[in-house]
Amino acid sequence: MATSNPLVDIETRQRLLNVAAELFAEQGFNNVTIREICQVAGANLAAVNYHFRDKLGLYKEVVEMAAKAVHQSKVDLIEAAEALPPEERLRTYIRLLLHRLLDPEEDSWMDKLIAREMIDPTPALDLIVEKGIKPTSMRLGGMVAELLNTSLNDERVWQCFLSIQAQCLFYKSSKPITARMAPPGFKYTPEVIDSLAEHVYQFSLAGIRAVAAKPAQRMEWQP
Amino acid sequence: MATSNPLVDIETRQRLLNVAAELFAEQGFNNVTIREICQVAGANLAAVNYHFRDKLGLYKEVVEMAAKAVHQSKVDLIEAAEALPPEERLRTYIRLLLHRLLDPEEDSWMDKLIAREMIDPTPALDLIVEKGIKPTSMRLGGMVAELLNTSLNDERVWQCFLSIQAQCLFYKSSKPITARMAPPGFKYTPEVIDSLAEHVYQFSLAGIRAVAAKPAQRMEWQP
DNA sequence: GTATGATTTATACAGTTGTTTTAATCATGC
DNA sequence: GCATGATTAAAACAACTGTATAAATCATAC
Repeated sequence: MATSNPLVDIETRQRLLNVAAELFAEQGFNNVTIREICQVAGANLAAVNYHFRDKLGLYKEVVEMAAKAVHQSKVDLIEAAEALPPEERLRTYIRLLLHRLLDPEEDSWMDKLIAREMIDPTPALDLIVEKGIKPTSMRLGGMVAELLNTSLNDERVWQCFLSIQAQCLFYKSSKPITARMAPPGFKYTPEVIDSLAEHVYQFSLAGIRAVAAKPAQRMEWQP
Repeated sequence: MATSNPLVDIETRQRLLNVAAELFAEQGFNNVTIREICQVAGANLAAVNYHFRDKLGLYKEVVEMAAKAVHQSKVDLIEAAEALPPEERLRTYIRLLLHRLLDPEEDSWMDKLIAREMIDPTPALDLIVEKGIKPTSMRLGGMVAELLNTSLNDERVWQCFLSIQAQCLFYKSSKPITARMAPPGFKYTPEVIDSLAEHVYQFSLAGIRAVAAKPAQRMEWQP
């Protein structure tokens, strides 16, 4: 029988987590029913109650998965660019990030889930910030600080980093708008994404250099 | 009686629209109940059915309001910057837009509603794009085209425009994250917003000038 | 094989929601 | 005043949802 095949029969608990992650990301917490999750996961309606106590318990575990996945994807990006000289490091970071965000092949359920948490924050957002974002923020800031030739407690570092991050993430979140304004057959092919990345890189590098020419802005606060 | 005072007793229909706009923006279509809307608006539960046929009918009219409001706010921005020289025009545009987005005094219900439509697009998004965004896109593109010293069918215009727009809108959408990473007492005071705007302006102007030094990229498509 | 605990199943329940219906109330013109 | 149409009010309905319960089934150790 099928249940004897460990490749097909992942534990119910894990199947529920995977399905829930996908559905919560795609439709949002309130627009997903326990019945839908269980049906897609091939589990009984009571499975959520049994394995996670209630719907919110399931959601919390999904968010923990998301926080870990976000952290890991950031570490991957950092390490892929680490060995390069500063300018190339920035260029590579932007290119890889944009591919992860825009490539239709990638399923970025965690990005969608975070986008939802940003519109309707729940206590789960704290977890995402603490475990998914903060741990890598110093290394990401360092990438910009080196180009600015300054230290991490210079406010300009974070302003420039946000300007870069903003451009990349905006292309993803504005997809529904751009799809309605672009020519009919438009798609985010790897080539299109590359050329977009090149623009963001050139634009941002010039921005950084302009900011580098201005005096430092010491922050009186340590994160 | 109160119903005789035209200042207090706006027509039920209009009161419903105003309350619904606020609630839909704040909580999303599915998380607002007709009962809640009617209660806040001081109307009977059946009022939505009577005036708008059903919940979706009410939402559609709210979206029409939003599209008009978005268009108007863009026209206001454009006209406020129009008379200035190109660089100052960009600087003013960025500063005013950021104030509208970040100032806690401003209630930007239409921005929130659009942000929700971007995550969960409904047919209503078409209306927002057609009536709220497209009509002013040429004038906004022109602002950048002049700085690039090129024409509107140069791809670089829209790449640069998006880079600017991305920075401004990102500061708003990422509020829940930055609030959790900023120092405890942090607030978007007018002074903070001004300094942010100055950064975005300097960063973007340098970006535009760097892009202007590269060859034009003709688009084969007319919007 | 059989006892025991883990897991799954089927079903029921109570609360909420959008919608509809029917009656009551109001405003207006005569 | 009164008839008429517009608006508001109160109540009910059916569908859906999260949760809980108790029985059935399974896996495992002995």
